Parts: sequence; structure tokens; C-alpha cells
Amino acid sequence: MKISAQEEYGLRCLVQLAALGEGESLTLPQIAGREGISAANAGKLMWLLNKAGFVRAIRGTKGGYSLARLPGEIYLSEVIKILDADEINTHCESYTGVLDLCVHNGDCGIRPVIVGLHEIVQDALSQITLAQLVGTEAKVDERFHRIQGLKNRHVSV
Amino acid sequence: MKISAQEEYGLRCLVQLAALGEGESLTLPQIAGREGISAANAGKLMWLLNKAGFVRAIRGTKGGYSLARLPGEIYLSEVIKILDADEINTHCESYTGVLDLCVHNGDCGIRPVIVGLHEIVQDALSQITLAQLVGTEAKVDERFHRIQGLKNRHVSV
DNA sequence: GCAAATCTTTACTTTTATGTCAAGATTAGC
DNA sequence: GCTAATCTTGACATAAAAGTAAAGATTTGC
Repeated sequence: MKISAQEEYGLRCLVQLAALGEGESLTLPQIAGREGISAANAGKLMWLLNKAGFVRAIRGTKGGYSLARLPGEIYLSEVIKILDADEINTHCESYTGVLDLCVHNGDCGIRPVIVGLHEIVQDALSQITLAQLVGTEAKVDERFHRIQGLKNRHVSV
Repeated sequence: MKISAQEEYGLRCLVQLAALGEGESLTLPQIAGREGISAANAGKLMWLLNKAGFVRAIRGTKGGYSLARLPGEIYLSEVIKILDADEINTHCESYTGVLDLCVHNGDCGIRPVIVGLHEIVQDALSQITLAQLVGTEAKVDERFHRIQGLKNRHVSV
């Protein structure tokens, strides 16, 4: 289970925009420079994020990208859903082996686990916004654990 | 965030072995047939799983594969760690863009989320054994939700 | 000890994901 | 309106993952 390059870099670019002040924006070369990727690659990612409505692009001199919504209102669950092309919904069609249809189609023993894991991850991501990813690693780490800590406190059945 | 082909098919092959009775085994063509993949592909996967100690292989006529441990004692967390080549430990080295080292090396705002997600997933997988994946989808689904349900019951902070 | 069945291993091919490029379109400022 | 800066788009190139093939090694049973 891994995070794709598109998810990784796409999210990082968004965090750069989330760190900007009101009215500021970044050009492709600026974003690329701050993330250590090529401007062409940043362009492709921003195109996707623009299409999905996360960012607002302005062309021409003085142009650039900025977030289309407040960083505190953009949840990672939404972002990842776009950047990983909603993978969970094509999972079973992707792993059909040499056949046209998965042999387990209709009654699959591992599907509940795949789907369940995805739900767990989406649930965790739905509690984090871009705004919470701005700052030092230590700070973000603390925020993340506080949020996750809430879920498993006082477990007794 | 997606599951690789190696994880998907590797796990499925293990579940086939977990469903066997005491002393039974399956050959590569049998495993391949039951999972709808080629025997060559099954061979590669079983080789990996054998190397990792999950299965026991016997060569020659009457040979085949069987689990090296009891299905109820093989946790998905261990299996996935092998099948995804322990991805989390190479994450930061994998996404360095056009540079030799990630620009965020040492202080990364999204790393806590990547690592945290991985922990959440591993935690969920560490509560499921191969034995629990044997059976109908409905049955497995029920087991999975019972296990996960336990974690979020009585949350109050 | 020979033959058939089976796993093992390495090299190769194919497919998919990633990343690059170049031409086009839009805007600001002169 | 012209120029420079910028985003947009589709085609292309590269790299990584997935899958295949073939030759080798081991075991059983006759």
C-alpha cells in the first residue's frame, strides 16, 4: 500500500499554496522550485488540481496559482480522492489476472478488508485540512496525533 | 493510496492455502487456476512468500505449497510488509523530484501524516489473520467490522 | 537410475505510471 | 497593438512495475 507520486507531489504543491498569505500566489516555476520538481511536472499537477476546483489559476503576467477555498476548509480526503483517481472504485476491475473478470467477483473474501482499509484511511484524512499541514514537522506531528488520539481514547467493550 | 498487484495477488494466494485442510497442498497450476493468474506469476509470488517464511514448498512429484504456520497465526500486517517491500521506510527517498534529496528532508510537514496513516493501516492489519479471510464475503465483512467496531466504541474525551 | 512432476532462478517483455516538451492561449503593462 | 510572462493542452519519452519464458534443480515412483 503506497502513496503515488501524483498524490505526494500534488499534496505538497497544495500545502505551498496553503502557506501563502491572503491575496498572494505562486507561479509554476516558484512552486516547482519550492518542491524540487520540474515546472512541467508542477504544471501537470496544478492543471489537475485546478480542474478539480482546489486551486484558482490566473494566466499572463502577474498570474499564478492560489487556493480556491480556505486552507482550513480543504480536507485531505477530498484531495486524495482526486489525486489517486478514486482508486477504490476500480480496484476489482484492476486485478482480474489473465481473465476478463476477477474470479472472486460477487463473493470475495478479501474485498471487505480492502474496502474497510480504504474507509479507515479516508476517515483519518477527513479529519485533516491543508491548514493543519502548514508548519514544522514537530507541530504537524503533534496536531495529527492529537486528532488520532481522540479516536482511540477510553476504549472498553 | 493503492494496493499493488503483488500485495493483491500474493495475499489471495495465501488465502487459498489457508483454506486447505491439514496436510493438503496446492501446486502452482492449481493456485494459478484458483486465482485466475498465470502459473509463472504465481511462481514468482510463491517464491517471495516462501523466502519470507510464510509458505513451505516441496519440489517434485506430489510437491506443492502449504502454509508454514497456522493460518490463525499469520497476521496481514506481516504479510503486507513483505509484499509491499516495506515501502514506508523508503518513502522519503522515493519522492525527491529532480533533486538527490527531498527538499523537505529534516523538516517535512506532510511526513507525520504519511507515517501516521501507515501506522493506522498497519494497526488495522495487525488484528486480522489469514484464517479470518477464509469464507464468504458476508462472513469476512462481518468479522472485519466487528474487529474495527471494537476500536471506536465508547469514544469520549 | 530414469522419467515425470514440481519448484527455483534469472533474464526478458510488456504494460502502466511518471515526467518532459513544445505549441497554443491568455493577460498585464507599456 | 506588441511583448513578455504565464497557464493549458496534447503528444511524446522515460522509468518502474508487472508479467512471461526458459533453463535448471529436486523429488517421487516405478
